[in-house]
Amino acid sequence: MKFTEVNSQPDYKSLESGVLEFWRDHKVFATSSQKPSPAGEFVFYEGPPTANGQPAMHHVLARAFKDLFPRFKTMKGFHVTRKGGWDTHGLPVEISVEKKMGWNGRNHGATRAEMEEFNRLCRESVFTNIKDWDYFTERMGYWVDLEQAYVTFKNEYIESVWNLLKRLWDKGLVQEDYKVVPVSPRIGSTLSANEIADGYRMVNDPSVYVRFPVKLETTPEALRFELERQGVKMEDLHGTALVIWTTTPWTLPSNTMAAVNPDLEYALCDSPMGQIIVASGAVTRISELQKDLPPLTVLATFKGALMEWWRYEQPFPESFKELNLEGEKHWGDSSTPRAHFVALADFVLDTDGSGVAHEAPVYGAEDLALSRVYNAILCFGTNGNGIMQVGSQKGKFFKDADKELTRELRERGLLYYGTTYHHSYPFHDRTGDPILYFARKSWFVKTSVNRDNLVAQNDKINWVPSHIKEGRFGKWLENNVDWSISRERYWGTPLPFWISEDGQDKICVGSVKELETLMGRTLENADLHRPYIDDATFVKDGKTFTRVPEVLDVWFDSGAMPSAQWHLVLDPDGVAQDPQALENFVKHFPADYICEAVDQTRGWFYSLHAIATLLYDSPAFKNVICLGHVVDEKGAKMSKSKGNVVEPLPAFDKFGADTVRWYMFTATEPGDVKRFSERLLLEAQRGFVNTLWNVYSFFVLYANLDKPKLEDAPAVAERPELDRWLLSSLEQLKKTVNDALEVYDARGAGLALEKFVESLSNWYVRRNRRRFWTQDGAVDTAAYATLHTALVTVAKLAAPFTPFLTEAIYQNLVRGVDSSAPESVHLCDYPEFDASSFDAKLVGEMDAVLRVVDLGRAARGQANVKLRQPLSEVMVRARGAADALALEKFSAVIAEELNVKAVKLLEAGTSLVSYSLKPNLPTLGKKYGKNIPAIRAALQTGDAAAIAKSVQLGASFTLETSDGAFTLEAADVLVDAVSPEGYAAVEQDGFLVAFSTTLTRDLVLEGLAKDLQRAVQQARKDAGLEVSNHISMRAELNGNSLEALQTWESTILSETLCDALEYTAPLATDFVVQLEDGGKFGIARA
RNA sequence: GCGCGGGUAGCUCAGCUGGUUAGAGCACCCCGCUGAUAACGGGGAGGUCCCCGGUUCGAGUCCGGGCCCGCGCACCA
Repeated sequence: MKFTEVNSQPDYKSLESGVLEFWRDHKVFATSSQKPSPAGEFVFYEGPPTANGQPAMHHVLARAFKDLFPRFKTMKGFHVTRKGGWDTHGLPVEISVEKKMGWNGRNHGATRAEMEEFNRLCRESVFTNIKDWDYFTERMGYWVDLEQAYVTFKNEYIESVWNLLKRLWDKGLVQEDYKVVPVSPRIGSTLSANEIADGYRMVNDPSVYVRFPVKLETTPEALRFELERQGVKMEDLHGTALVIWTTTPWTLPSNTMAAVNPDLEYALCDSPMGQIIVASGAVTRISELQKDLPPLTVLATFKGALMEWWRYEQPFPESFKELNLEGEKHWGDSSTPRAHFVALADFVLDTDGSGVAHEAPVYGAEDLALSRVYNAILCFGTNGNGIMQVGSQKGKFFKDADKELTRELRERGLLYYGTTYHHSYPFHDRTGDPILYFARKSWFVKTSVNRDNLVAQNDKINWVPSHIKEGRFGKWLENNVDWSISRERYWGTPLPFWISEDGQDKICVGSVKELETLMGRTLENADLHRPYIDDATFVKDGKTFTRVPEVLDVWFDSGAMPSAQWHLVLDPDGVAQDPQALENFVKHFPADYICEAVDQTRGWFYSLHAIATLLYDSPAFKNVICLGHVVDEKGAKMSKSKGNVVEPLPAFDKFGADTVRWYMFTATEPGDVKRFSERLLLEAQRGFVNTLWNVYSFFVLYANLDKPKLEDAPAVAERPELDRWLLSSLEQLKKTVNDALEVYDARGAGLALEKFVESLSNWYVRRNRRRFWTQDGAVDTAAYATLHTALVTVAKLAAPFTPFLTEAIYQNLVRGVDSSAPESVHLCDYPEFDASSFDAKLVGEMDAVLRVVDLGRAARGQANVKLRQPLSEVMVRARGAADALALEKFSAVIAEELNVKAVKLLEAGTSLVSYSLKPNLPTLGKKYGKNIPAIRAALQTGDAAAIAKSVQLGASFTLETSDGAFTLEAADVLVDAVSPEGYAAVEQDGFLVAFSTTLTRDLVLEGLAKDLQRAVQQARKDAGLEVSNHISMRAELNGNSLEALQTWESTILSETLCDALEYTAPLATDFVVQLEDGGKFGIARA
């Protein structure tokens, strides 16, 4: 049996490229998805990235987690369909093409030819970086089927999306309504939120307080009653006005309501301009506007709620006449829209302005929502390009109308006070125009009527981290508003809505076949994108139908993937056009597992969830890992301008993709922000990857020398305790890792693996080193077999985490000697816990041994007695009887590890040990709460030795305290052994380890012999000898050193593979070492 | 403004339902060990557990208030 030699310092780049080549040549990924899957299907959805950009570190994070669980489940006997996907529509693509075409933010009013060119370029640019993505995907070891990937711009995908919309439409869940959107006025185009995010600037705007005179004859009864109760007579009131505050006088012609907060207190005041009504909280502020005039006098106060429906005179009533919006006429009919009355709204505050808000619903989202509640008229004082449509300023740009309108207000006696206001306002950075918030017709999916079900379906989902469920995602669902799905753009799934020329009839088309039937001809192979689809018109019932111009929100595209990735299309009768597609869909819905970063809560996570809830009354996924963002070492966002970006590919080459993956899994909890730097990667590499590799290379190095016959190894029960301990620990590891991965706890599993590998390397291998270099005599096959088992098992357990490293280990250790084994580690069964191989007692015992060895080393360190100096005995006091037995059993191990001749267990009462007593708070605190201080004091002053004795016997005893006598159980007291005088001793948690530091002459000689032996070993290394080379030696020593060598000659010779020793001066050809005491020796290869 | 998460050693992070002297890794210093390991072991130094108040025998942990950081949502009349 011969293993391929392994370099102890691996070159991860070439190692990983070798593994990739192996996977390619042997089609391992494909094989893994064809192997038997007794456990059934594990459903995974790939959240589609946009290939338009470059792969970055946050993609590594997401893909590491996306890869982990499918690999795990595959090894657990599941089949996992790992269909790739690409998100190809949307802003990133459009913006890059806009730049290319020099459109500079314009995406409205393109000619048909321009649109054709635009979409052609979009289609081309989508996969600009596809080669980088393909390489990146393979390089990091992400197994996903890119050949069968779904692509959102393909006709088949679009058709499936249409089909979903049609099914929502048929349920009455699609409707057209107004929506307030940010518009760049001159080009009339709708902007997305991130297009205006950077456009905020501080500007001076007008700040005007305007009188809205109320119609006293419409005063609500309750308010009239309240005023009279406070001594205000209605007949004394004349010209009373609400005072509103606005920074946008140009919206006043569009005013339809005045809003007050129902819970705030309002005040009727005498002012220099007659009686006014403002919020009580605003009275002082408004008085101070005009310091030279007398302050406001409050006549009466009342809740805002009392003013509901109070009517007032609009400052620019002519705008209503011009637009034929005679809201007054229908006042008595609550079913027709009305205007110019007081509405109640929680969002109105009294911290700014007057506490009365002027409402022009077409220019504000909240205002529009309020107008729906009150069924108020919509008055469009401007058009969508911000040009005034009414009044004296007709034809002017909205921002330019402020000054004149303010002057008119003053002339009409309606301006209470005017000044300017310094605040931030968004501008479109491409045109420099101020943003216009404007109500446009938009298409909605009525998600809000299903709000309760959205919440109920979410309840079935397991979120990692769990707080997202009730927090970010749950709150978002509870506050759900209708989903606006239309976008005024070109490159997207066209909305499949056709409208008749008179606007009366609307048809949603659910498939290409349906459209062809309506048109009475085939579409051939037409592209379903604009502008071609806009040509598709048809006549029905004598009316011509044309498509609405908008395209679909890209999030709907990605949320449609459960059915669209299979090109599922149902006919109106509910029958699938392709039964295979239906079968695929049913088999893969809902997902068992998805994973993306936290920004997808309102993106993909939501769109999947909303569509699944509305159409299938089911969640779309059962488990989801919601990842935190990747930032730099200091917690700052990575950005090119800061120069703190860690690029994935160079990091893969420098540290290995496995190291990067390992870091992603174990550095922090997945939901936390992930700090990232080369320094942190190096830590991850040293902590796990290198350690595992070093144990592996150690094994291969010696196995190739000893050539053990692993199949002849003794049965586990016959192997030494340390072997059985390691195998039991391994069993425990299997359980921990399996349990953690079953609940999607990647970090818990990873940390357990790391801890095991650490103890494998620094305890098992170190303890057993000499078992691996038996010369001449029998090869210790038990040791080799045990280490082999441990390495192979760890390789399998870690395979989903670090697929390259583990593959390399597996190929050499398993496939190298057993060609009947599965071809790849990734085709193996995942190791499962086997209770019959697990010895919990042994694991516990070894814990005690490890503790004592640690303490012993600490004691030697404190007494400054180096470990190479043998000592006669170590005295140990165990924490309890079980531990004492364990220490006795492993006394040889302890003796060797601590370099002592004997281990002596100390009994209670030994003069070497005194005791200190402490209350065991978790048990005692519950029983005697308030008496703890008294008990603590009594324990300190009581007879420690006697109490320690009862505790050791497990007996209860009575303790006299200042609070009286208490009966304490043995478990209520913690007994610590205190370091005795004159010994090197260390004590912790009930364990005590002490050395007598007295040295006999024999011990001194033995110590010197060890020093010599060590010097020879170092000389061998310095002389460049192989570990298996034999040597001859000439020593010219004096005094103690000479005696030590003579006394320990045979040991030293055999330890250093020295065949011949002469007590003479070294030869000229020898490798010579000069000792501190004046002696010297020389060695040469035998 | 609201919501979610976070604030523990120089750095990256653990600290379960309150409980003994608050831990680990990295980095630093000293000592040791090394016939696999650019490793490893021991010790040292390094902490106002963000701040204030409360509950409790006892608070890093629970409660109230505040500050700071990240993310999200809203608003900016």
